[in-house]
Amino acid sequence: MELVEERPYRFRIDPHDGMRVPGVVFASRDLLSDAEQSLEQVANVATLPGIVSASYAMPDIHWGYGFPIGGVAATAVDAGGVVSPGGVGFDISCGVRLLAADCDRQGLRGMLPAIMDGLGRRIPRGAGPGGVWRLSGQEELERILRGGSRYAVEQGHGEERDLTRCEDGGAVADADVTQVSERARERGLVQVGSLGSANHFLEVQEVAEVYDEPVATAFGLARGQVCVMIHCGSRGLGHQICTDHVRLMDRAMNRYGITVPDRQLACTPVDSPEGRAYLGAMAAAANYGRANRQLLSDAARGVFRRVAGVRLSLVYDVSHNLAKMETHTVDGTPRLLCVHRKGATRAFPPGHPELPEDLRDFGQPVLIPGTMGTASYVLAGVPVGDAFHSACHGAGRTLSRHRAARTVTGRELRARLERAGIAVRPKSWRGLAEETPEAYKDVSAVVAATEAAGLSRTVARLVPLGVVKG
DNA sequence: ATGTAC
Repeated sequence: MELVEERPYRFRIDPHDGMRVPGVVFASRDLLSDAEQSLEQVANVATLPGIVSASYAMPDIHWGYGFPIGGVAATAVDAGGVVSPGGVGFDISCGVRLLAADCDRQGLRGMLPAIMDGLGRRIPRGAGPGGVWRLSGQEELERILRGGSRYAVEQGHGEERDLTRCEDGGAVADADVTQVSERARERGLVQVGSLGSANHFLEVQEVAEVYDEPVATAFGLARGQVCVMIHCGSRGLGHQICTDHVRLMDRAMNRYGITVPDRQLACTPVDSPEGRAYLGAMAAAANYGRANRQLLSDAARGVFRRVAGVRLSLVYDVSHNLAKMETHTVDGTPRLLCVHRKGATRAFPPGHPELPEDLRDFGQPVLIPGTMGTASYVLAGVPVGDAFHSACHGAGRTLSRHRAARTVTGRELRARLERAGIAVRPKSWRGLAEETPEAYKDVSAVVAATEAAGLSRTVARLVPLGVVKG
């Protein structure tokens, strides 16, 4: 794949083989050293009907189902633009939530082990069923699919600020529960309030460094402060919805005269029965994901309150696997776009009307979870931005799970982390080993590239004190 | 990511 360096941290793939727009990759050569397959995917995405501006990739790009993870693609609804489940990913509404404690590390004194033990007992994790919330039945599940974290808060599992500081106020209105299959519902019923496995986690962190004092203060963050970061998604429900609708679109594509270079790019027009069906089901999964993170927050709050008398306030909650209808100016004209962000975080600029009032002057918090045992970052959306106001979403995997697990055993890794002062409460040794830091790019380099490319500005760096893993 | 396969 030929990359033209337009300027530092911005590369272009010129249109070829049916690409309707160029590819644009924000990264350093170093970060792209093993990216040939995923760059191929960037080019494939550029062939989709209705795509505008470019097929974008963030610095943490790596290979994914159809679309690369770290990909951003927007299609114009009035130009037959398509929506593709592969552009969102299997874990619909996977995202990150950051809570700030009303104490610093010293304030916890010797209570961290007890907090970690409490979280270890209280936070459901790993594959399969099990969540903190036992639902009364399908009707209550539907209330979650429609109401997201708003419903969870109404039921007493949170506070008003949890909604104002959550993307979309905690819920989107366009969920269509009739497009969520029986199987997806069955899986979803028993997993509300659970982390899942793989790279999902709940971490107790400390703000190690503040790079932008005024913005950090507005976000509610200060050096030394204890935080809780939750990274998880919509579990089996989102996975099943993706599976169901990929199949439907794969069968329907012909009828719309759409051909794609890879079947995993299955798509139909946004403005088609299949497109609307997917977007309605996806919105339901988005609400489920927010409710999931809300209930885990509630559970973590209970542990912090009981063990240490500490309060946790929501800084922000943002998804990095979602397609959203947004209006953006393309070639001087405002257009309604379906913006796919897959492993990419929305990063609205200062002044954006959808930001909560107390954050509006500062830009949207962009939450970047790091690799286990390394740093995580908080960034902020910038006035100009790029890629429809998007940023990276994490470190980006480089080793397969299998290869990662061959480099270290879970027990060895836990001992290493504990020696570094990081408490670990794993569910499975194998799962822990698969998440070893060596399997990922350096999140600091990814964040530096994101800032240097002009996608966001760095606000704070957080380091783990304890990690709860699936 | 995922009851790590239809």
